[in-house]
Amino acid sequence: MMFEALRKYINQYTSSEISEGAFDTVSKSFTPKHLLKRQFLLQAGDVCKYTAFIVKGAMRQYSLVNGVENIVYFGIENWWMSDRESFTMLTPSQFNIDALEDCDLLLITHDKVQLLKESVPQWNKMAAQMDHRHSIAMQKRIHDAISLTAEDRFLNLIKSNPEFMQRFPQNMIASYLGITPESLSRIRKKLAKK
Amino acid sequence: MMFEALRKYINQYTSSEISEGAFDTVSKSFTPKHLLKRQFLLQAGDVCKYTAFIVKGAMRQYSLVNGVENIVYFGIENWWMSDRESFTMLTPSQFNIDALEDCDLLLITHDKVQLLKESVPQWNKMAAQMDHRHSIAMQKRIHDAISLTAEDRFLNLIKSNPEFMQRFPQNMIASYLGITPESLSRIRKKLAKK
DNA sequence: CGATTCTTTGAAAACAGTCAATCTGTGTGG
DNA sequence: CCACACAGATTGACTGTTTTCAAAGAATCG
Repeated sequence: MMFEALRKYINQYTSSEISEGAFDTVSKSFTPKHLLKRQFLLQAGDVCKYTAFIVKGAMRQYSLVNGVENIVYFGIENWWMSDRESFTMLTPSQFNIDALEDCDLLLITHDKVQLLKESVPQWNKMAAQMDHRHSIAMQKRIHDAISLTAEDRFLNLIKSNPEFMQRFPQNMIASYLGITPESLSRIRKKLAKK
Repeated sequence: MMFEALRKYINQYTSSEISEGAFDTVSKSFTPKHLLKRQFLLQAGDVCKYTAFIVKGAMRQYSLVNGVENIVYFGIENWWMSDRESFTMLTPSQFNIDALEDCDLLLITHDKVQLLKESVPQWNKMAAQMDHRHSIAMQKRIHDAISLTAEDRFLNLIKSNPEFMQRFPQNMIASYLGITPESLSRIRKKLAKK
């Protein structure tokens, strides 16, 4: 069942199991949503009204700069998807978020997130840890981006997220790495020779 | 006085002014520290024991990969400096943090941060907002890194942090942008022609 | 099967990196 | 106060990597 994935997720981040009552409050704050492949959760210019918890499926967040897609983020099961800036500031987003596979999602608005932070301590703790982990992960990616060659960034990605290789087409992996699909194809060719 | 900068900072992030008692608890958790230019707050291999609030001065966080410095982060007045990963996980850091100018800092340990989160609601709120803002800023930088040319990244930096230009030498700006000092010099030359 | 999308390959051009030399400005010690 | 050393910035020539554009091969899906 959809909400069980969320319960498991929350329990991972807190020392003690969340109580039935608290979890009830949490789950009431979410709306289930099914997205078909290629459907959008967010389109550039709109405000990101929802943060999605991915129960099943895969998504991406990307900008479109004169015809070129730049993927900043992939999401799979048990990950959160949203444009944090737009979601919290209620400003129009420059990003698109769409489904790369059919998805089962749980959606929550910013208001509800705030309410849960105040009323469910375990949620508050989890949310803080999430932000914290997210910013650590982002910092790693920045370091990779400025200090490693495209080849090393690719090798790092294989190590850290091998599942991405099976799941996403190469042109999207290339976009995520900040290179062209042609370059990635050549890097793979070169690596295969070893 | 050193702590006044911190009080101002906290009040910026909370709707109501922090009480004297609460601020007392906060300020007791910090240790003032003066760092001379070129002195280290953190050296690679060590655990990042402190997060520093910069009252005065400027710092940088960088890795050293076979002789090349890669600056991931600059800090100036009213910014926080620390390797978040090492600081929270208590793992050895791969980064160095040193002073680019003589600095007045306020240092706090991870234990104290946790205590303040539990005992001072305003601190807790501020800390959560800080993390949140930080991860938004990091996401922007990733987007820049993967989707913009070096020239556009440089122009963006001038817009978002013009003070960096006056304050830091060009070779460090180059490192922050992920290019060589020579490349940045040529980019500047090209831009000057317009 | 045909259509579409994804990947690979090739050749040329644009871009960024390396190495070495020169130039500029700053600060220190004689 | 000058001369010198030093760090940072610029320039040139060269090399290497990545992009671009175009075309040809796979793979996938209806």
